Amino acid sequence: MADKAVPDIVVGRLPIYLRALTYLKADNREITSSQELGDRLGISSAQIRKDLSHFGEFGKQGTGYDIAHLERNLKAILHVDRMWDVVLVGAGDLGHALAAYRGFAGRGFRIAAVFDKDPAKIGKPIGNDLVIEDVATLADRVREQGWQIAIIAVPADQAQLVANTLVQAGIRAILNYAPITLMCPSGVRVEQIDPAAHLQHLTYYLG
Amino acid sequence: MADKAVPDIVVGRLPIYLRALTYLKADNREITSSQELGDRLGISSAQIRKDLSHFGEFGKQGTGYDIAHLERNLKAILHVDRMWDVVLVGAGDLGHALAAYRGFAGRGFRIAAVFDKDPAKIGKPIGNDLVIEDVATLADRVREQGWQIAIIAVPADQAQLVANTLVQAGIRAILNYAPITLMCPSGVRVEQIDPAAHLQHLTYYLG
DNA sequence: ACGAATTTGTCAATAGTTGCACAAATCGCA
DNA sequence: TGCGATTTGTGCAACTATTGACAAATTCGT
Repeated sequence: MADKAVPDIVVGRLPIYLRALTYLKADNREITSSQELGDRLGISSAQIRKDLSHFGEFGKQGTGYDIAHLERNLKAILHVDRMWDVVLVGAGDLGHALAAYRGFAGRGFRIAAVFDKDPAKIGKPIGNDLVIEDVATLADRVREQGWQIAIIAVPADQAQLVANTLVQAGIRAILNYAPITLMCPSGVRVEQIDPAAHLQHLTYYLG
Repeated sequence: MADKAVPDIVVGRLPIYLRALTYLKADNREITSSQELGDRLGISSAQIRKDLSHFGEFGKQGTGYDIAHLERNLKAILHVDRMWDVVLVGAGDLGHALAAYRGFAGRGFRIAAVFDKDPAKIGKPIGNDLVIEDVATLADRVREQGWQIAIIAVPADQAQLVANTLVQAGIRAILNYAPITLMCPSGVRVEQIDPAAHLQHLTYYLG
């Protein structure tokens, strides 16, 4: 049963499956099952089988899934069987943390450039081998390099402006850390990370 | 129509509504409508009305919602009509960024303490008026202070261990930045933030 | 070689979520 | 005052997602 339009909620779980497979492989495991994956992820085995079945048949009855094989397939499905350049806007504390984060490389991403508007920061080194660039040059650089993915890590009151610039310059996917809902044209996908919102979700359940 | 067991997906949207209301209030607006909120958040007005209706009747037909009134009610529903102490474990780049983050205070949270296991970091200042403490003392400090919420910002291979310690010490809600699915007993709620997973979700849609 | 034990992929059933549409309430203005 | 324009809260219908159950395929031990 291959693709007719996979639900977004299913797509959102694939990176979690991929992550789990990578850990299993690092543990020198070769075979796993929907049961084992589900137990590790707190998801029912039926859901995992159903999710994967949207993309093909990856398992073997009686045996389970070949970890390396399924990992390779999930990477291809998510298009992370290649390296993506990501442009980071905002070189505050969060921007510095993201620029230095070691977790992106193994999962298909490389911070290609960092921009900020603070003249005191422009020209300063950041991360491992980057230099903070002037946000005034952002649009030109995005166009020139053909970057398609951006991370926004600027204050909330500047996020929409930055997003507009990025979209205008051709960015097609944005990971937004500013605590504001970005308005972007369809065709540009946005994912939002807001730690305070997550914490508030949690406190609902704390009497 | 007040509570019988509100769907978790509805609870997850409340912080977004609250965030939007706070911006409207900062803009000196007094009244809004489900239509306006929906337009700003990319959500249908019907969904906003239905979500809110789980908790009571906050609007006025023909007029809309009093922003300050609804904001107050949402804060009470989410239990952020008070300040919560949050314990942060991990003082790497991300830990430093979270300790310094100015966005928590206005939304009900205060980083109360930061722990790390690196002897070179213990005793060093972090954030505005905190000092990094030894993770060996984490359990005792959590019990002694009665902290209920924790943020985990340690490497993946130590996250489960830290989580176990926290749960043992009485923590009931965890925001986990480590790229691994934590196994916690029911009664402990976990939210996960994994930037690389979000980026992979996005790249699925980039041919 | 055979039977018991696994495990997949999928169909059908259940459960959950969203959107439509409208009565009822309110407002603003002539 | 009275009428048209708004806007809520909700019943219902449409849609989406999850789970249960099982035939078919495979493995493993005897």
